[in-house]
Amino acid sequence: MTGRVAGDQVTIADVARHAGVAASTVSYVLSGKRAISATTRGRVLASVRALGYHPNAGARALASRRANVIALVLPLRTGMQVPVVMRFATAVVTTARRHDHDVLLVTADEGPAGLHRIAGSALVDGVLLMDVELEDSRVPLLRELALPGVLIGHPTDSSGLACVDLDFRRAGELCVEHLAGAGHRRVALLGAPAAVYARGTGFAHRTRAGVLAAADRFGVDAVARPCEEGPAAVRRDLEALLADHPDVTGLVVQNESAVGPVLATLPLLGRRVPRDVSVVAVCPDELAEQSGLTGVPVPAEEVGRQAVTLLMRRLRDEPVPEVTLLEPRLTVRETSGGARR
Amino acid sequence: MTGRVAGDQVTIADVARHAGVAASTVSYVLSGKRAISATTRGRVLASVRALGYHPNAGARALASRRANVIALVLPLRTGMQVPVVMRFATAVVTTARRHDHDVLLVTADEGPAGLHRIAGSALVDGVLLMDVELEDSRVPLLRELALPGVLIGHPTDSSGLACVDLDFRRAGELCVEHLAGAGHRRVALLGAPAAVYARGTGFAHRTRAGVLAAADRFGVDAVARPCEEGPAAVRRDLEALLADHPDVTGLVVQNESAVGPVLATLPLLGRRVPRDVSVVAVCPDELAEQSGLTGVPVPAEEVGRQAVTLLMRRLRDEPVPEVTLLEPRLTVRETSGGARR
DNA sequence: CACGGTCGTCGAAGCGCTTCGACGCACCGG
DNA sequence: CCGGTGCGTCGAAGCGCTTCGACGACCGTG
Repeated sequence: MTGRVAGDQVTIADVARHAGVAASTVSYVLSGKRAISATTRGRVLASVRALGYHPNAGARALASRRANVIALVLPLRTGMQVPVVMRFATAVVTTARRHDHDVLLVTADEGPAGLHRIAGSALVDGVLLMDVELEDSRVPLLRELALPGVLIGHPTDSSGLACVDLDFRRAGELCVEHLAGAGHRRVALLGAPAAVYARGTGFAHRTRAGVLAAADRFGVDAVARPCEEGPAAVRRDLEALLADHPDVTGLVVQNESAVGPVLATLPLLGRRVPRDVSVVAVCPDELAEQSGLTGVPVPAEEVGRQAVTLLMRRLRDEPVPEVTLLEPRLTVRETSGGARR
Repeated sequence: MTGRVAGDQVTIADVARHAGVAASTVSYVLSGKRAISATTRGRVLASVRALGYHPNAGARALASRRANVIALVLPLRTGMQVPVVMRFATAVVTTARRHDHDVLLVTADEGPAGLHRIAGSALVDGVLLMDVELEDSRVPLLRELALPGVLIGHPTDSSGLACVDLDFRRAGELCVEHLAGAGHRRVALLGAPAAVYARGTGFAHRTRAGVLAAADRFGVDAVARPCEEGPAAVRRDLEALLADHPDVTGLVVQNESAVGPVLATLPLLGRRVPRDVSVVAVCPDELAEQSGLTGVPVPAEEVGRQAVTLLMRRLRDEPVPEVTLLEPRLTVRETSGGARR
């Protein structure tokens, strides 16, 4: 019987009556918190299905002090890598559902007050914080509120928290290692928009650090530049870069929206890819594949899954590692090759 | 006092004690459902602030039979216009918050069962359905569940529902009117991916219909083609189109991810924009601005705001119009001009 | 055979809030 | 001066669920 009409809510008492047991027994069948005989369990479950029973979320939350809802705090600021965020969000929802939790969407523009509200009203059991900055004001708040939380990205001080992130530093290193290994002696990072660095966003800073460190290690010249969004801006920034450093033969791009324009612009500037310039990107796998890009994919799904899993552990008061860094892997495709002599 | 620690929840009883009134009085102050003297109200509000009181969401939902949460059902299928969805989502969250509601993120892959669950458990008071297809299986379900809902996009049969959408048909017409007015006699629509048409997604079908109807009306030749995602695919589809119809001088693009590649590819095919070919797009404003595109912006924020507002009305049992179509407007920028003679 | 120990079930007590009816009080008109 | 009428406040009764302690029934053991 699929067609239950809302309004005439089926309650646990209805199920109990239908199955000829006490309401508490129904509860125990559903939660598994006490042993119930197979026959009783069978009868109860049959009644549940027959009546189309769904526990009332509010009542359950009130009585059990668990809402079975987690909050996903999305930034939605300028310079965001929208498709990455989206894939991440779906992974979070899917994984949370698998743990019998729902996801409340919170935008960062409510700011710290939003966290207070959510914590105070017991709307959610825990929080997933995205786009964490190196010095993020929400982080101490999270600690203070004693609200179980998992961060995507990691702040400078991650003590007492749980963070998940791609190891962007290593990703930056990988890109340069690849280029250096192919004989490139002068490389450049075309990074995130300047505003993103200014905010102190971890992934941007860490990638840059990785690029520069690896360049240093390999004795390669490296220059790092921010890059704004939009085809025209990308083109301008790229032209400026190549004007200032005409002998760059390896380009690391970490700006999803710049990838297309960069590949489109290089030929116009007289540089063929990969003959004259090799391009390596840190961007969603999808995009890289479409454009035949060599690069390090950002595993949005994997991060989302891990984040939820960690949060669920915290909700069960299990110990979780403070920092979980995913190992980046570089995929070689068509946009990179040996350096021109 | 901002720093309240979760765990020692402040209850309405605490506030009542602190203010020297009954709990019910506090409730009435907060809800405004009964007259309360100014002095009492003042004292209560002061106590609320002093204690950092936030009503327990579960208890409130249980007692009032309103969760103050709405569900946003996102599709997240292939061929989605991700940034549009995102901007839409933020507008929804922001507007909902303004009406004192939170937003639960539900992905369509839970399917109709998800709606059943959500309705049955009284988790949410209403539903926003995105990416509605012409014959959408969720629509009859919504009617049957008597779950207040607002659709983004509109199905063939919208009776008894509330829909909000940009008038895509009109948008398609506007594009062709603009081109025809500039003297173009042969135009083409480079549309959404084939899968989107196959699903019967309203906006794609309606735009195409508008383009073809206006072309007919103006005595202009028109051809409509789907267009897959990814730079390589776009390039292929565009080349094929121009090979089959070399005399097309006006191009309508309705595929966010195709805009960049189209503009990049046309010069390579020996067509300058707008000298040889005019390009008009139906896409997010942001993108159009960045690329100097003439086109009809998709007002994601406006749709989101309207949708929430309508849903709030429905929750208050106020009558709402069955279909709300937003009037599209065409913005002329640099990619369109007079037809070459 | 009496005893303690499980196992399976039940009843009742809340969880924190809203809401309904009742009540006390001041103020009005007759 | 008294009864009616609002107004402002209070107390109590749930909302539907979980959970705790209790209680038979049944088992094995000394």
